[in-house]
Amino acid sequence: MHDQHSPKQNHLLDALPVTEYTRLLPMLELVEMPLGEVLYESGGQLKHVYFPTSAIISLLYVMENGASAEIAVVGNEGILGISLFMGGDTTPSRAVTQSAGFGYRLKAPLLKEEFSRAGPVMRLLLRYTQALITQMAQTAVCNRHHTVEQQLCRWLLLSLDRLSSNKLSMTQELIANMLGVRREGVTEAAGKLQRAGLIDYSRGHITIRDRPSLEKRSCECYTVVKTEFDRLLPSLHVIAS
Amino acid sequence: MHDQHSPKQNHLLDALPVTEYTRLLPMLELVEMPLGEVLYESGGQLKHVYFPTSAIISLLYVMENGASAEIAVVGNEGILGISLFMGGDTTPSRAVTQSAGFGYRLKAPLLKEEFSRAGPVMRLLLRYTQALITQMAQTAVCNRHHTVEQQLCRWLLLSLDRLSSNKLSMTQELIANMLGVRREGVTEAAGKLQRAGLIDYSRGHITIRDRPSLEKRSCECYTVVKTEFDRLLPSLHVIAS
DNA sequence: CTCCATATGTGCGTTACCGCACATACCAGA
DNA sequence: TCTGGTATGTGCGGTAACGCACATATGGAG
Repeated sequence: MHDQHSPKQNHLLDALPVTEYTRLLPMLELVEMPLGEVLYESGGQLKHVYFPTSAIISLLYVMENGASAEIAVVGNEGILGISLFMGGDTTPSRAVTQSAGFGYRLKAPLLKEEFSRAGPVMRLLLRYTQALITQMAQTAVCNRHHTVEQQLCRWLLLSLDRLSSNKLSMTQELIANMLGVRREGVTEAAGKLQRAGLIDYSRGHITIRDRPSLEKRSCECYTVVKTEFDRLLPSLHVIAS
Repeated sequence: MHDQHSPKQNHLLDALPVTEYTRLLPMLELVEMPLGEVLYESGGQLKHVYFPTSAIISLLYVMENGASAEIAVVGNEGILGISLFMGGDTTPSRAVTQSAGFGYRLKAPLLKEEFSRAGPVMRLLLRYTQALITQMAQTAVCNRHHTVEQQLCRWLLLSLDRLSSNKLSMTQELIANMLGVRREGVTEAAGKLQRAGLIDYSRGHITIRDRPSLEKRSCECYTVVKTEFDRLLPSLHVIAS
């Protein structure tokens, strides 16, 4: 299973018309993305864009005092490095691998060239960017109004959607960094979910036991984001094998 | 002063090359934007895009329970309605006039056509969108980590940058809605700023007395956003008359 | 098997903000 | 001038999350 890699495991690449896909294919480079790897540093130049297939990447904003918050996640539904084609060559956010896996990368000049054709690739990337914007905006609202437990549920669901299994490897410490809350807060929330039988938590390994209940405990933010992704990028589901 | 309207009061329009500017000019329609006007409703179709000249528009996300939060502001530095050219024809956010004034609007099909030329207009709009994304992301972080007082300072500064005066008309109630906090919280924070001599507040009319101190009390978010706008859209300042 | 770094659980005082209630201040129109 | 609606100030109990300290559990390396 894991030894059969294909760019089509990334939904954006999979949604490309044959012409564009075959043009890009020889330039795509399979890369492993280990847990914790920093793909982009805040303010750094973007040398590649990434199309994750099995990895999940967090976009984090880190503040002067070291506190951080996740503003979006990118998995097999998307692309990492939108600021490249949006016009800035750098990004003010940090990109960290949140869940180890694989992805394909493309050299920055090649993507820019493809984008400048102003064809299907450009339109698809812009639609994805629009969906990503929605995710960021909803994160802002969520940070303002929702409890840690609700946000934990949202976060677990967003991660699950980008994985093929119902297990994820992630310590509470790391989740706390993503959500921008205390580790103890995550412990408490995760404990409640565990006692309620929704998840199993054991030293960095989470198994989801009852996804429907998780959705019930989550704030609306999860559904809003998911619905908007589905609306903007329906081909990802229609075409997906 | 107020009777002399020109599209060039909007920095994006002003930054356009002559060719593009003269092509768009006859299609631009001057519109008044009164306080509280809802330009876009969440989920609604976008009939026009707007280039504010003297008005300021808030992008709000409103939740099921009625609670809301501002995710970005758009003034004379930008354009309202980016989801039109990003690919979705609707927007999940609500756009409300936060500070009355004027702006120019352009019919949706005309903007789409201009965008599809894939020329300077498109590149400028995408760079602006990138800056807007930064603002949203920073708002998310700010909501997570900063106090009401810090956020009030940030909000005042962002508004000031989009006005030509040091006064703004805005009740504490409305500011509270924007920031997604209690009205009393704004009262308390504004009271502190007033006692410190940074602002004058009187029944919906704010006068900034000491802007440098306001910047000191603000969180870093203001500077981050401003710096990124300047980086991405330097022409707005170089060319601006 | 033992040890130890790492992960998780728990308690406690503090803080920021909430929701609510109500007092006060101000402007506009009758 | 009075009056009513709107804007602002203030107090109070409740709560969610914080920072910190420390106890406990666990899995892998030796």
